[in-house]
Amino acid sequence: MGKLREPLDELAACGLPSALEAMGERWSFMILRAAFNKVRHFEEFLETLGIARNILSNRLSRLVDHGILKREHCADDRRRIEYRLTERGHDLLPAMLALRQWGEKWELGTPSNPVLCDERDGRPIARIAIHAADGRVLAPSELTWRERSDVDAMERRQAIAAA
Amino acid sequence: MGKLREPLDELAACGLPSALEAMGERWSFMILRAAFNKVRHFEEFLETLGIARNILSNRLSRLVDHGILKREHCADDRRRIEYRLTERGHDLLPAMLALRQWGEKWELGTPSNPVLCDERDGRPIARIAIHAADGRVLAPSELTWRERSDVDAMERRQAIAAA
DNA sequence: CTCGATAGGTTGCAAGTTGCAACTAAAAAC
DNA sequence: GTTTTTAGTTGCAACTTGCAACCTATCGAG
Repeated sequence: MGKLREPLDELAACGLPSALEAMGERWSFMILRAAFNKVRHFEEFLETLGIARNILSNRLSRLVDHGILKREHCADDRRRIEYRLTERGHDLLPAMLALRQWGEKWELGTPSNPVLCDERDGRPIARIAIHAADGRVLAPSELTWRERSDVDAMERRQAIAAA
Repeated sequence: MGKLREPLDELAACGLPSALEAMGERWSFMILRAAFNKVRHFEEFLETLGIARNILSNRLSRLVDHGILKREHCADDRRRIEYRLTERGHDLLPAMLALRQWGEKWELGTPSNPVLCDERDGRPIARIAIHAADGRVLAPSELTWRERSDVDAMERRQAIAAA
């Protein structure tokens, strides 16, 4: 994997710290996982996860603040609040699956249950991997870090050449 | 996305908690990111990340304990210790990229620097996505959770039919 | 319309974790 | 052998976590 040692001030402009701002707390991924499993209500999260009430309350608010979950009062019973994944929240699925698959492979040693499958043929999804623009799966040795400005310049040149 | 509400006792057998055991701390992903950026030494992590010494010490030990980093004394200067990614550690790259891409898309609004590229053509990698066994990218609506026992039974039936 | 149960919190307090600064130990450089 | 560099450890204050008890709004039964 390529050259390039990133300068210090660039660290701040990385998407990872921003993502961790929202999801870096220890319970956040477990709450998200439950949400993907169609857990919707406070007491239900509480029971499923075995988390403390105050922490759950705090984390749910945080996830709502970051737009990952939305809070909705049920029409039929206004005591009940539904927490549902937003589009932003749904978009965290690949990250969660990649983490889960890593845990299965390296810590658990066995695929866990249930399995996320392709609706069309019922077969389990492929492992989350790194793909090239053309769809090839890339091994670590086929990867290189480049400056965005260089990449942009290259793409502009190619666009002109193609025209 | 499919039916199926997972029973309580299955939660423990999920790869996600195991992965979070290793990577759930707030600094762990940032340390990993630095390691992918070829940061190797204690003082270097310290400076790059702006983390406290004791926390860094603790987290590095933790990552070593979980087999994500390995600790090696330099041959030429035996004060120096090199922290390097193991295979296990390298295998966390998809999870880290997925998280980073999410942060770029939803929190930052702009791709960050540097960009991970395909060595062959220099173009940026594709977004981390969920793929079917045959390689198609799957949208959330094309996904369904299934019991592993059902999936296994189906695959056995198909293997027999194909023979 | 009151009563008990239910849903989703908040508060108080003990224990654990984080972060800063100062100190240490071991190897290298001079 | 004194000083510097590297990779820690220790002490202490501030913040976070987790448990149990309490609070508030709504529901449903009588």
